[in-house]
Amino acid sequence: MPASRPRTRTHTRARSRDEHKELTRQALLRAALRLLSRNSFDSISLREVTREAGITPTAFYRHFEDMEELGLVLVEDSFGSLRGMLREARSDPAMADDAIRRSVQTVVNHVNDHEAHMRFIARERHGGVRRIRRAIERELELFANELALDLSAFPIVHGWDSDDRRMLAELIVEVMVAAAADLVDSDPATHPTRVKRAERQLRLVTLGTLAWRPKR
Amino acid sequence: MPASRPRTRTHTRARSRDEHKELTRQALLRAALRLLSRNSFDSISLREVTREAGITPTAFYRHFEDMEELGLVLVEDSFGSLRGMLREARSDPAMADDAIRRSVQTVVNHVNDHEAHMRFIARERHGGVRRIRRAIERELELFANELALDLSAFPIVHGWDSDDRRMLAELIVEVMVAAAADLVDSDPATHPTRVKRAERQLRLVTLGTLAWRPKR
DNA sequence: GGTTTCAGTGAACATATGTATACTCTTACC
DNA sequence: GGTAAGAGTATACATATGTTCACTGAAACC
Repeated sequence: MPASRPRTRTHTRARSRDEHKELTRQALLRAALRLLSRNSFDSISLREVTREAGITPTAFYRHFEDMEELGLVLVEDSFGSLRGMLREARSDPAMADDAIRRSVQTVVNHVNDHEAHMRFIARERHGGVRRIRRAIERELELFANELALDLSAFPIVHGWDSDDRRMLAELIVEVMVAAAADLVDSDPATHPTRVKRAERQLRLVTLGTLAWRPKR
Repeated sequence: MPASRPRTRTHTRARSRDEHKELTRQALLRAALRLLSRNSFDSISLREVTREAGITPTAFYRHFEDMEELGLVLVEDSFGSLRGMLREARSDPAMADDAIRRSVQTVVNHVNDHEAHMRFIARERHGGVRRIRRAIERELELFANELALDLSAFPIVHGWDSDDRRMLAELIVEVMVAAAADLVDSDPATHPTRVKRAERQLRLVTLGTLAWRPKR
């Protein structure tokens, strides 16, 4: 028999009870993502999600107040994994040279590993639910901010004011997102071509950067 | 009394009967566009559309077999007006210089005059209805093709192979679409800033074009 | 002028939705 | 070991949906 067990409420955090709750919560999120591969967010119903997750409609409310709340969590999750991946990629010392190919490859890998998440973002970025749109746009802004900061390290943009750097960062993010959206909605056989195109487009942008005059 | 009336069936094309039909058809399309400002296409119902248009649900079938068919017509209409506007802009001899600012302005004007159409395109480009996505993507490809052809006239891309020109054209279209999507979903007071950003991004692309080596 | 055509109506259907309420039964706590 | 908590259930509701069918009445045709 176990001699000691956590006694105070604060220490008894994750026990079997909470574990199971978290499990079906994740089941709901995954079920929603699965449905979102075929339909847009505001066309899938609470009941569909619970059906797909294998629970009763009313049990949904034990986890989320709303479908919208579920959607906002999906946004967080989608960007969470992506953010980690990019941060890791940036800290790679080999990143300095061949930054374009490596960055694109990072996004491609993420599309492969988290296809549903990326499709969700592409689909709902301009989708029919205001708060979800806003949440996604906010996350993309944060990305652009981080990227703009990182760009300072590159000699190419030396002397640029922060406004120009942001403009550049937003362009790059836009091209990346477009590439991802392109990939999740196309025949995998055509992916190599599409990836190369994105790389060339970013190379073109880089060349433009070299010629940019920071003055006004 | 009217002495003569068109007699043959072929000449009796547009009479009061067909006119009225066309009228309520347009009413249906406009109603759908209105609803699409707030929701995504696959979340609005046939009944909603007819309610908004002021007719009976069953009358819908006199005009479209399906909501999907209605959606495909919306895609055509949305691009129809845009295509005309751009063709006009390109034929303008003043276009040669200051092409960037004029192109962007053309898109901005179109966003102002056909906001609902542009929002529809932005929303459904990656939306939940396959055939509509495909239709929009096809239209955008046609745009890129036309643009790639037009670009040949600019000395900047002299000596480029058609593949590189297409890559460039697709980048430009992407930036334009992103700008439009940005405008239709933001506070009008912020529009000037956003327009300027798009212009600067296109200028950056142009600079990149100057430095691009057509070899390989 | 009489007949045909057909855009729009009205009622009915089977089925789906979000949510409220009262419940069960396992786990966590003292 | 007895009790409280709470994740998931079962039932029920008012309301919405797409589509059917038989209809009406005005315009179009001969």
